[in-house]
Amino acid sequence: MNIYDVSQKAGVSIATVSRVINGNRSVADSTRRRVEAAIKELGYEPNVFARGLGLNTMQTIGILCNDSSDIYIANAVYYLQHFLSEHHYDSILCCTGNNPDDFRKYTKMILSKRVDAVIYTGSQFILNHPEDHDNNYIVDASKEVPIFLLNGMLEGENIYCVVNDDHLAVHDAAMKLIRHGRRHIVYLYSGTTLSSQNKLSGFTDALNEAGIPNRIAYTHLGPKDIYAAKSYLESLYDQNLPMDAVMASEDTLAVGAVKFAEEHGIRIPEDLEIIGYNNSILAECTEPELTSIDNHVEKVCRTLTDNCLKVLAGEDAPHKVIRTADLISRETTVN
Amino acid sequence: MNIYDVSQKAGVSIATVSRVINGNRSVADSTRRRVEAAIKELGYEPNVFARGLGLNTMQTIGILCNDSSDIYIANAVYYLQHFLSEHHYDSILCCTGNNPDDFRKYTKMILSKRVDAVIYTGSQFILNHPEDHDNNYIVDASKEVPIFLLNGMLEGENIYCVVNDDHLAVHDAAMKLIRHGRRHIVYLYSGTTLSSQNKLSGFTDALNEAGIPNRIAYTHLGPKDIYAAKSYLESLYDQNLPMDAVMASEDTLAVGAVKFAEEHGIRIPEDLEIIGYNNSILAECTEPELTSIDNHVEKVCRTLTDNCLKVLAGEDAPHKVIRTADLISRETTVN
DNA sequence: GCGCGCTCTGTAAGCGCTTTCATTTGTTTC
DNA sequence: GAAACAAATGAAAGCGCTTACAGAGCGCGC
Repeated sequence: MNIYDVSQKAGVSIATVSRVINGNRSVADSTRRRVEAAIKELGYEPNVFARGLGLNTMQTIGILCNDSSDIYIANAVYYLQHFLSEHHYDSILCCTGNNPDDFRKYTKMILSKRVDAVIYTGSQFILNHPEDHDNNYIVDASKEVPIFLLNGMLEGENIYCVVNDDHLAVHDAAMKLIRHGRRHIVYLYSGTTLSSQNKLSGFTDALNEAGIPNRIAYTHLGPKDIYAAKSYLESLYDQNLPMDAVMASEDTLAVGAVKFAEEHGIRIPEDLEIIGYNNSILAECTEPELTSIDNHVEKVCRTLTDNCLKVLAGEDAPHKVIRTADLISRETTVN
Repeated sequence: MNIYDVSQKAGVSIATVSRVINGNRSVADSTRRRVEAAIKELGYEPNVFARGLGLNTMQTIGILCNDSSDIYIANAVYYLQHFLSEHHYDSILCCTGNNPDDFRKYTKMILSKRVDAVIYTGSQFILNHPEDHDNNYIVDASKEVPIFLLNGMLEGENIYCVVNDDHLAVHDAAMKLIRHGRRHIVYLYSGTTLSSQNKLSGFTDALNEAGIPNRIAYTHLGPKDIYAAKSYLESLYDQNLPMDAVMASEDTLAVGAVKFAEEHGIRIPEDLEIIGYNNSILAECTEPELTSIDNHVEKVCRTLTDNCLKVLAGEDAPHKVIRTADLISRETTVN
């Protein structure tokens, strides 16, 4: 069944049917109603391919990430897809997996599907790409369709970013620990993203401002390395290095810190305060429950999709939105 | 740039270019090489719409779930997408969110995109659908494209299922608890899926076989209700009902059980054994760490996508694959 | 009454590809 | 060497839609 059948049923030409479908206003009301009735009666659905060929759009948006099974990203993907679908956009999901160097390849793949926009989330690729350190491929892609970055920053005419002020959030959290008298704070560091860089600098800046000697230690872990985080702390402990607080760039790593403390009879939060990041479900699973920084995935995604829909509708949207993250106090910090 | 440009460059007709692209064998080697060179030099990518119009396929598969942010589903979605992309199939993700009654609507939506197959995962919809209790819409959909169910069972010519033997896994785990002398086992029950039904019946069957009087209690919770699970156990506790083990249909609920025990000074596993389900990252976050049933998401997804690719290639595939799940012993059970 | 501009509708030309069918060329076979 | 066949290629007809363009019908002012 195709547009022709509908036109026959309604007694009009296919052009008129097409106009009705596309909301073209130059159709008489009576005709419109007749066509709509025919469409409904026949249960007609336009063929997306033919439609795409004509309009060169398929109401589809590409979502690119490296690991959609990461709790944070999974949430982001869920909200992005959900909000977009409210406006009848479908989402093509594309995960590069453990090989972030594939971002260029996947970008090309997803563009070849003629998506109307691409959303990069996780932004694992924004920094430290040996082969592509200036993210050329994103800039290239932005020549074809608008690009949206979740927690990434890139300047460009057709690039729109929504970021959390990770620097500020970590800075303030560190300050809080410092006000509590903590002087030997370990920062557990994961990722190679802009976001993780910002978190780290928020941390070091706070320590510098407070004039705390550079006794901090930080390490470089994977985002899911609970046990590596724990071992790392143990190695510090074995060296008898003082330690009275731990900040982590991911809740997973903070979980490792909790495990470390429990195993060594270190009291939380009296002897060791711990702060995680993401305020994920993990923060509620430990005992004591984790204090964690919440970057409001849902709202961030809403902002991003709002921008995206605006741009696709031909309206303006801000190229850069910065949102604040909040510290959610639970049991691993004092107060 | 289009197929015509390539044909000009290679000095052949567009038909020949098309044949090269589609791997049609009746092209002379020398011609093929010439065309391939032209394609490469021009960086040509076929237009998917035009291609779709001709072939009526877009190498795209729809993945339908209710909540892709659920840890288990997020993992499944990740693997499904990843495995499919290895074979150049893209994935359109579609989440119904909290309204499982929308499954019909979303199914229609996704079919209108002319996907080559639909994968239902999570299968929250397989049972207890007031309006659609016999899953007609899936059967209907299977008339258009092959349907694949992850942890769902439905008979149909064009329907292919991969399920875990949840019944067996829970049954055996319950037996283990019974062998440990547990007689007052609480089952924390979530979901309305086939899967959750099977888990429950595995549990009750085990108790019946062991001749344990029907002193069990189970409740109906949401899959993320850590605190509801905890409160529920507390209510039993307050009633002085005996309880020496807890089994949960989700790790989240088992986490609630751990919290309950810790808060009331109940020793794990001596006084209370706890078994979760999914063997998710949550199982490693608690202290003590959770014993949990692992249903091998990755392998299950591999099996499903293998079947899917076979069917799409016109080959046969089993309509029903049953896989076994394994108990991963950690610290919340004896041994 | 005529021309003008407006609204509504139809005709037909694409969009970029696949594929049938016909044609050409080369290879056997007797 | 002619007939029969196979292999390689091109011309052209779609696929189902959008849309530029043209035309029909109508009301209006002069």
